[in-house]
Parts: sequence; C-alpha cells; structure tokens
Amino acid sequence: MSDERRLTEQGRERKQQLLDRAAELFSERGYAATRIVDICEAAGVAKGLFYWYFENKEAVFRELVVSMRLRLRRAQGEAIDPLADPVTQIRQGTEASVRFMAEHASYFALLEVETRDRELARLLRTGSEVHQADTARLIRHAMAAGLIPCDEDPDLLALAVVGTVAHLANAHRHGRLTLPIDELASFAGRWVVRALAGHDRALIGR
Amino acid sequence: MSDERRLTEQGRERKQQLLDRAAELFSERGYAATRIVDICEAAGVAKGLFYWYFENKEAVFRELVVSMRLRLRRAQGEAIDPLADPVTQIRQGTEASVRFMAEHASYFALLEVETRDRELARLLRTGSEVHQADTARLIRHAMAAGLIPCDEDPDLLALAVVGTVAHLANAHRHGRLTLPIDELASFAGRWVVRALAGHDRALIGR
Amino acid sequence: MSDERRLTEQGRERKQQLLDRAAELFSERGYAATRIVDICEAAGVAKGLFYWYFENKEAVFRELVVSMRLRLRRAQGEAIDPLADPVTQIRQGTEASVRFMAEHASYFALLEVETRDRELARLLRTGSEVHQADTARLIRHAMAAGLIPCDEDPDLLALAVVGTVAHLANAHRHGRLTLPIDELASFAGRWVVRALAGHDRALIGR
Amino acid sequence: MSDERRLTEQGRERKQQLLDRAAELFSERGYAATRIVDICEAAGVAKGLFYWYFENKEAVFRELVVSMRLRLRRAQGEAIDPLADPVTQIRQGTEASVRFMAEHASYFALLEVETRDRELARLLRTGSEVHQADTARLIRHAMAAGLIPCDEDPDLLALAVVGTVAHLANAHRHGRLTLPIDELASFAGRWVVRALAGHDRALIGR
DNA sequence: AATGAATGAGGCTTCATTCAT
DNA sequence: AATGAATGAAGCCTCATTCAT
Repeated sequence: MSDERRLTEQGRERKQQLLDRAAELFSERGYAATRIVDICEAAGVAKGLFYWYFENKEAVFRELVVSMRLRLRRAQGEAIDPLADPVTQIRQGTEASVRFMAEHASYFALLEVETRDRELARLLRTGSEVHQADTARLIRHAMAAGLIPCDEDPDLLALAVVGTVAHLANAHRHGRLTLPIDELASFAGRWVVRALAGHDRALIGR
Repeated sequence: MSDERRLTEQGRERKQQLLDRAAELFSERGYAATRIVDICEAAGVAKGLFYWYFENKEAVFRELVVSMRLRLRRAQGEAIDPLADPVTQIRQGTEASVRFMAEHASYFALLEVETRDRELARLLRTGSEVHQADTARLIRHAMAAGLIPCDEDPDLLALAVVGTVAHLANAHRHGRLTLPIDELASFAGRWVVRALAGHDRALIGR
Repeated sequence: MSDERRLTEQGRERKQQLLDRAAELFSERGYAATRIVDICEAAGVAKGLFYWYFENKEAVFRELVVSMRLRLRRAQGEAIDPLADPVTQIRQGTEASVRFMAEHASYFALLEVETRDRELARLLRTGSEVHQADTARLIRHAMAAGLIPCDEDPDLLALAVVGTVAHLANAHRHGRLTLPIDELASFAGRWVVRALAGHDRALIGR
Repeated sequence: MSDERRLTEQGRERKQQLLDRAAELFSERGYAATRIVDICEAAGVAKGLFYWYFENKEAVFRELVVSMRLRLRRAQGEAIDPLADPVTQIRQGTEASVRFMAEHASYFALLEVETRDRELARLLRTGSEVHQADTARLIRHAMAAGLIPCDEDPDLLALAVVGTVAHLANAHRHGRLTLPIDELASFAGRWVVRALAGHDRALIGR
C-alpha cells in the first residue's frame, strides 16, 4: 500500500484492530512465529486485507514500535510532577514506567523481538535511548541539587535505572511475579532511589 | 544422529565450530532468523553435515543454553569468596556475572530469544531462576546477619539484581557502552549493593 | 457491466482515458505484467471504477485490439490511390502502415503480447492475417499485370512484406531509430518494392 | 543459490533439464503464464529443487536468453563461407538464421516475452543489436565491393534484414506456414538479396 | 459514477530435513 | 565424515474481482 492511502473512519478502525491483534500475537508467540493469517483471523478479516493497510509484515511491527514509544513517554510525562524535586521525579517516572510497561505488556514484549533488519534494530534501540536520556537528565539535576552523590557517571546510572525497570516489568509480564502491579511499581521506585542516593531513609522523604 | 555418537578429535572440533557459529548467529539475528545454512556456511561446511552432529535446529540451541548456564554458575562460584560476608559475596557474584555475560555476550543474548516451544521456553527460564535463587539465598543471609534492611522481599530484590546485571551486560554487548568491562562490573557491584543496603559507604566499608 | 450500458458524455471520456492508459501500459510491460490498479492509477481513478466500464481485464484488451485493427485498415485504404498500378499501391500501403504503426506504437505493441487464452490469440492473429491477405491480393494483381516476376509464392511474399513493416515500426517505437518517421516509411516502401520486383539471379553475381 | 555453486555431473544435467523444460513452457504459454511448478513437474522434480539451481524465475529466463544468443551467432558463423563475396555471405547468414530460429523456435519465442524489468529488457535488445551489427558490417563490405548500391543507410538495411528473418521464422513457429523449413530459408535469402541489391527506380513504374 | 474496503485463489519463495553417494 | 541433491510443507504476498456506501 502507499503511505498516503486515504482511510475512511471505518478504515482507520480496521487498521487499529489489526495493529492490536498483531501486538498481542507478536508478544505471545514472537514475531517469527506469528503468521499474517493469524493476525487476520484474529481480526476476523481475509488474508488479503492485511496488505490494504500495511506494506508487509515488518511494517506492522514498525508501526507498533513507534506508537508504543510515544505512549510510554507520554505516560511518564503525565506521572511526573513538574514542581517536585528531581529524585522524586525519577521515582515517579520509574513507577509510571513499570506500571505502563506491565500494563501494556503485549506492546513492550515487542522490544525483545529479534530482527535481521538493521533499520528496525536501530528503531528499537532509539526507543530505549530516549528513555535513558530522559532519565540521565533528571539524574544530573539531582546531582546539581546535591540530592544524590556525584561520584558515578549519570549516563551509567540512567542505564541501570532503565534496565531495572525493563527487567521488572518483563518478569511481571512473564508471570514470574504474583505481586500486584502497584506494589511492583513502588518497589521499583524505592530500589532505584536507594541505588542512586546511597541511602533512602536518610535522604529522601520520611 | 544418536546421542551416543562417539566423536573423533576432529569431530569434536567440528562440532564446537558449529556450536560457536550458531551462538553468534542466534544472538545476532535471533533463533528463527538464523538458518541452518547460515550456520554451516559460517563454519565452512556443507548443509548436510549439520545433521551428522545435531539432531535438529533446536538441539543446537538446547546444547548452547545448557552449557552457558553451567559456565556462568561456575564463574560466579569461583568469584565468590566463601569466607566473605554475604553482601560482599553478592557484590562479587554480581561483578563476576557482568564480566562473564559481557564476555560471552553471544551466548547470553540467546536468553532473550523468542520461542514458541514450551520445552525450550522452560529451559530458558530455568536458567535465570537458578541465578535468581542463588542471589536470593545470599540476600537472606545478609538480612539475617543484619547487613541489609529486612523490609523488602528477598526474592523481589534478587529479581532486581539479576535484571540490572543482565541489562548492563546486554548494553555492553550492543556497543552502547564504551566503558571497559572491569569498570562496568565494578559499577554494577556498587549499584546493587547500594540498592540492597540503602547506603553503601556507611554499611559496607570499602 | 452490461454491454448495453448507455454512457454519458463524461462517461465515454472516462472510458477512453482508461483505454488509452491500458494501451500504453500493456505495450510497455505486456499484458500479464500490467495490473488493473496500474491502469486506474494512470487514469487517476479508483480501482473499483474499472469494472464499471469493462467486464474484466481481458475485455479492455479485446476492445483495444479490435479498434486498432479497424483504424489501421482505414489508414491503409485512405493512403492507396485506387487508380494507381498495384506495385505503387503496395508501396503506398506499406508506407501508410509503417507511418500508422509507428504513430500508434502503443497500440501495435499489443500484437506481440503473449497470451494463454486461445480466443484472444485467435483475435490477435486475425489482425495480421487480414493485413497479409490484403497485401497478397495486390501482389497477385501486380503479377498479373507483369509488373513483378511470378516465380515466388504471393502469400510468402506478402508475409515478408508484413514482417518488414512490423519490424521497422517496432524498432522505431523502441527508440532504436532516430530517423524521422516519413523517411522510415519511404525507406520501407522502397525496400519492399525492390524485394518484390527485383531479379536476384540477374543482379547478384552467381 | 549462489553463483558459484559447484555442480556435479548429475547437477549440470538436472539444471539443463530444467532450462529445457522452461524454454518449452515459456514459449508455449508465455513467461507469466508459466509457473515454477509447471517447469518442475515437466522435469519430474520437486518444486523446491528449482531454487537449488536458479535464484528465481527471472534468472532462468536470463540464462536462456544468453545461451540462445550465443548459439544463434555460432550457427550463423558456421554457415558463412569466409571466402565468398559479401552478398553471398549475407544470403548464407540469412538462411542460417531463419533455419536456426525456426528449429529452435522454443528458444526464440522468448525474445517476444514481455518484461517489466529494465535490465532484462536491455539484455533482450542487445541480442538483436549484435545480430544487426553483424549484418550491417557485411552490407558495408558489399557496398565497398560495388555489389549493392550505396544509396541506402547500411544500418537501416540491416534492420530490415533482421526484421524479415525474425518475422518469417516467427510465422513458421506459429504454424502459419506449411512450407518446409529449407524452402523458407532459401526464400528469405532471395528476398533479402533482392531487396538489398535491387534498383527500385529502374525496375518499377515511375 | 465513483470510492474505499474486502475477498480468496494462487503464485513465488524459503528452509528444515532427508537421501544418495 | 562430508557433500551436493532432493523433498515438501508452509509462509508471504499479489491481484483480479466483488461489495457496500
């Protein structure tokens, strides 16, 4: 299909259906093990229709990755209180990330997908890089404000933060954790802040 | 091929070549996107030979997973000083893990690979569960010894530890990090201990 | 669509647009390699509209072949002076054919198109057979009038005439020739007349 | 398949079988209407084997075109007496071409095949250009030797020669001609020589 | 008349696996 | 041990055609 295909209201809905089903199936079975027919059957349409909305299998994937990236960032932005101190903001961002990623597990599972395609790989990486850069910025603020020690590299710290978040959400998705999502999010926040600040009780909140 | 196949010296070498190439390719492209031909071409042998050494595609994968698991555990064991306190042991185990995983990156990437096969998935999960259980045990010792606060769930803490390790090693593998491996390992140790103990400087001496 | 469809003025124009685009595309890429969408896109209409004007893909093709045949014959008829001698008439017909075929190149390329359909193949053949029969008749007249030697089969001669014409026009269409069309037509006339009228034995050595 | 696949004796035979069947089917039904399965079934092998020997459908076609071009040129070369005068050589070349093209009709039908691919189109054109250039050279010799008049463009004459040959062979292939092949070839020789050597003005009408 | 949506048969191609030598 | 050849199931994608609006 051409990029500029004009879609009617119905068309947009149908496309979204396909995207949703694809996200689910990709995350359940993996990219390679999900067939176009599976997606179409799940959406209740004929095989050929897929190609009315997407150029090919990889294109759906690409579209999912992009939209997911945007939504995560928005969720983080909404969770962060602009008036709070940077450490609190990090905690809020961390909690929001864990919550969002666990809730939209089917989307985020896609990130782990394998790919031979360089372009796609780049796209995937970009996502976490943005996340990491956002975090690094907050960490620098916190250092400048004297809230956390300055003896570690902010980028390295940010990498560890992002890593923890991703891993916890992932474990939750795979059912390795029975914990309610809110408790997991709050645990992640505490963990990250402790690791950043050196000692939570003394420095942060009560 | 039968499991009992007695291999000559040359045979064992050839098999190892195939295993090594398979590990590289699987981790670069993923399981599904790696073809038997790719592995054989990389090893410089004809496609038919693959089945002289392995029963099928999945068998190589299984063999890789198992051997990798063993080696990681051995590396951790060797790094841990049996006479040290539990927190120090966690730090040592963490450092060893990061170092080992980064060094054998192509092997460990396999853990992230998707699979539809339940049996295979179980195998993969078992690996990190063992790692996590080892860590949780140490954490419980540390709590019992009063070295770290008892107000978090040891299993949850262990999960976070494992997650950080995996993510950092992974980032190193993808070249997102220019840090020397030793510094990365040592950073991981500090991060984990701070997060566990609340404040590294105060509690855990040097 | 029904054959009886009464078209408005605009309707006839739209249909002609589709026919023209189809002719161009068929001749450029061949029948099989031309998709309905291509034709519609070239005409700037939606795919569905095609079937308002034509029963199916083959129907356009048929319509093109038939109309082209008629027009060629008319062009030849108009170019031939009914009072001239047969050889001159052949020359005139040849010139007119080359000119017409080169000018309507996109139509005539269709004749070379492959097809599996027997009915369609028959239609295509009929066209050149009529052309050939017309020529053969003139050749017989010329023989009867003693203008050209009688030692060759008139049908075979006609076949060669038609072949030359088609090939030259074709070469012109493919841009293999920079010659102005009028010069090409006149060359074709001379060539054909020489070949028909010449005495090979007399002229060329042994 | 890679270009450098090393084939055993058996392999080369099998490949030739596939090429032969492909040539037959392409010429009978056209390129587009011939399926890979058809070729394989005709050769009595499984569908997948096709791709052991050829990269894809178009690759067979390409290989056929190239081999056919070589063989035609060789046939012409063998038919031409190097000691004869140029006009006789042209006649010999013409006869050989008609005979060869009619005999290997299934190969030459491929030349008329449609294609969307520019590279392929170029390949096809090159074939007739070589043929035409060979002929043009002989014509120039004949002019230099005073055997044929110099008042026409040698390239244009060569084009007409090639066109006649192709058209006659083609008509024979399509069964529009019942003439024995030898008579057809000899007719083509006479026709061409007459057209080249004749003086139209002198012989016909005004 | 015109459009965008939908269908589904069918072709091309891939690739794990097996076979013969 | 090792190779090239062979198989066939299965997936991706195309496209003529039809439908609903």
